[in-house]
Amino acid sequence: MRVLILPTPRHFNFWRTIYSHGWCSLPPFRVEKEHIRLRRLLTLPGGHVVAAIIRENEKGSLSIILPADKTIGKKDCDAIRASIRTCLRFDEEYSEFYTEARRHKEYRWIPKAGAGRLLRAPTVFEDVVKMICTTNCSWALTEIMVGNLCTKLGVQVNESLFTFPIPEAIAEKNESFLRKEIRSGYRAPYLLELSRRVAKGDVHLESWRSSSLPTEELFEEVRSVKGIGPYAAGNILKLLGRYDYLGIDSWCRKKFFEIHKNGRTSSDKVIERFYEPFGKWRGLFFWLDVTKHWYDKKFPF
DNA sequence: GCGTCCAGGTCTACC
DNA sequence: GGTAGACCTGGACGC
Repeated sequence: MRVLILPTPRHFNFWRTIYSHGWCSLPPFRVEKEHIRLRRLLTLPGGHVVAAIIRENEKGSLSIILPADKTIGKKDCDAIRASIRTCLRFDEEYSEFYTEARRHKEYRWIPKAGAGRLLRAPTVFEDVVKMICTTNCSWALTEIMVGNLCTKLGVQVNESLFTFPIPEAIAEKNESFLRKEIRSGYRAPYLLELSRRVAKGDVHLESWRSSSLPTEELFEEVRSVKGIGPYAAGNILKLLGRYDYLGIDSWCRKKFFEIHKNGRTSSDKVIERFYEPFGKWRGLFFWLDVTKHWYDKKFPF
């Protein structure tokens, strides 16, 4: 066993970040509730796969626990640290967001709780594929699709651990396989087209995280991927660190009207007007608003 | 066990 | 620009 220590930024809350949305329950993430830790499979630049366990220490740091493996060198350790920092959003600046939250009595809980960081995958490709798998279906079906992608197209590490597939692994399959084996239904051609474009180098999803494009233009670029509409694009932008879009889905819509309108439903324009004053942070205020109740429990799901 | 209906976002064709 | 219908699956429900 080998342990890397990773210092955490100010206002960082480990469990709120892990449970910021549903990604922690989709492989290759896995919450190990009995040990109060997160497991994540990481594919290193040389192709080597490592099962990392991330645990919170008592004060201001995390432990990344790796298997005893002499082939994991210093460069690999740096890559592992970088991956975890990326997933947990260590390099993003939230002080402006917290200042905005403190201005509103009903949102002062946010900086106190250290909420706001949304868990993401090491790669944009994984985030985008997973987001397509959340569209127009139940969460149970999303879990089935992502589970199948990993077990049938990922790299097997042990009996129950599989990596998320690389674009090439999906690209070399056909639509019928994705429909029948992955159970992705009509999303199959979307996943196939995206994977083939990424594998061929026609589209560079990873550059979205450092894009200098104005958010509206980046939104349109994300929307240009087949299968990604306003909901999916809005939520992908949140994982890219841009919170200007709400990314409303049926669950959030229902929750908003329960919280703010006594359950009386209305149009999405009402929701958009409600969060307009929060400017470029409105998507994050919206998400934290509708999920605030999750944190009444240590393990919300 | 089987058939029917519904919910869930996005795309395409049409107005 | 707005709208209707198709896409596909799992789950709920009735028989």
